Amino acid sequence: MATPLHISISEKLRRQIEVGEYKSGDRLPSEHQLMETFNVSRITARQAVANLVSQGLAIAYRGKGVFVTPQKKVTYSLSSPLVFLEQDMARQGITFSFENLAFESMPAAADVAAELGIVEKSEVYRQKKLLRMDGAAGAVDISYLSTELGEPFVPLFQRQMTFPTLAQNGIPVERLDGVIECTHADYDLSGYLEVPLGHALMVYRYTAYSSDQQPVLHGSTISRADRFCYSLSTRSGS
Amino acid sequence: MATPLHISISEKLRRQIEVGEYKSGDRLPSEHQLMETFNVSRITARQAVANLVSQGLAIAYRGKGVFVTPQKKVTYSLSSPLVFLEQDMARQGITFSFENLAFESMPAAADVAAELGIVEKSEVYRQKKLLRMDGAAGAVDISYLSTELGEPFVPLFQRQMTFPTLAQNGIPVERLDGVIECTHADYDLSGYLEVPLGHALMVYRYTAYSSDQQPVLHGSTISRADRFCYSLSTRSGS
DNA sequence: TCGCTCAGCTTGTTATGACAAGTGAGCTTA
DNA sequence: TAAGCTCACTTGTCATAACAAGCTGAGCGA
Repeated sequence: MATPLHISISEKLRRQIEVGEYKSGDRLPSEHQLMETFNVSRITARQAVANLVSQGLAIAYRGKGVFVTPQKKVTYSLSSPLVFLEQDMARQGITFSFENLAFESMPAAADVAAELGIVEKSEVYRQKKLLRMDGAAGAVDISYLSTELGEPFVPLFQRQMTFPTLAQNGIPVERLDGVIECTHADYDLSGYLEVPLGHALMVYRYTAYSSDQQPVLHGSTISRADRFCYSLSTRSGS
Repeated sequence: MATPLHISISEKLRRQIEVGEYKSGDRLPSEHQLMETFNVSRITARQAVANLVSQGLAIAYRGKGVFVTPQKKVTYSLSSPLVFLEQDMARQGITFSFENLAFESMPAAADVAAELGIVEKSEVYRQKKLLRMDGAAGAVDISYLSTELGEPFVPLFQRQMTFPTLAQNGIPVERLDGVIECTHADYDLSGYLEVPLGHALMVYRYTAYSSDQQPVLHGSTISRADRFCYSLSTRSGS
């Protein structure tokens, strides 16, 4: 046998999940059951389960068992900054809610100041919010706005609980630049987003510019890769 | 101690990596050294290392040791389908090469046929290529083109080894729709892209439309999340 | 000097054993 | 009946032990 035992076991379970033998939310065999079924030690059975968890296919709860990960994904459209996330999600049949985690004013860090085109340590508002999808954590958004901006930016920013740009609230935003990347959950984020350590997360780091080409808002959305994806459409026409 | 030993150890190492005590490519202490330093069993030391690997911070090589993951990322611009990946990468100081993994004609699967607007099981060309960045695997791209398309599409598709759209080769592409999502590496892909099982991967699934709004090319680029990110810019102007 | 072998390092796989801690069902008790 | 407790089952943490397999360099022999 070239392939390790724990790989054969996890691959077999993975196929069963893909075929539908175990459906979304189903409970997988316990470690003890795997030990008996495949006649292996608990370490090997645990390793097989760990493989599935690291692939995002399952999630383990102490005292309860191991369950197949629910798959429902939200597609968030970046094609136009005028589309509301709320509309996207309602159309996709997912209920959602926002939770305000923090709102404060603070001196801008170097990277935030650079993005907003202001002097380092200038005062900025910082808003941190949690998006829940069907009750479960889906994404965390942290955004910054200079306190020097007047109407209509500041009051709207203080009120707004949506995602992720001011353009969605009728604020005149001309351009929205962004970078999408992907990381692994560290110990802190894994607790926040209710995912195992190392789970794939998407990071959307954006900066919104007003009609006079001045940066207005900067922030990043950290979302669970198993619940979020971004769609976009570009045209080559000038 | 509420936090497990293996978490304390991996978190300590993570901080040392972030501070720069261990730099990109440096070798981390071996399991045996960790056992002595922290006075723990090999299981605990291994678990600590596994935590770092699952977070994408380190990678282990049998017989050699555990090394801090190189961090260099390529930013690929999706703002305009006219930008060449080659230019992006050259500007970012990364050498690259393409490797043709497969080129064949085959009946179209249901999802491919739907994207290309053709009948299921129509004949399509399938091209699979590997992108190497500084010698190491970076991404795999699989793209489909209907064999019924004539000039200039087919001959250019057969020749082209670039990434990921025909627009980059002077073929008239009017619109490029895409979805970016993120998954974990399964056993196969982890071997292909030289990453540990469960490593975060970005998937860019795209469809290119010609000037008469007909779909021309469909494919997906599966890239290592530690080496790739996508940038985009959208305008709200009509 | 060149090339080969092998010892000694590394991580990978696997077994056995033990206790901790969370969950939930069922029983006991007020 | 209702509240609370116990117990069985679950995953999480951690130790000791052994062998497999990949890598590297020292040392030997040609």
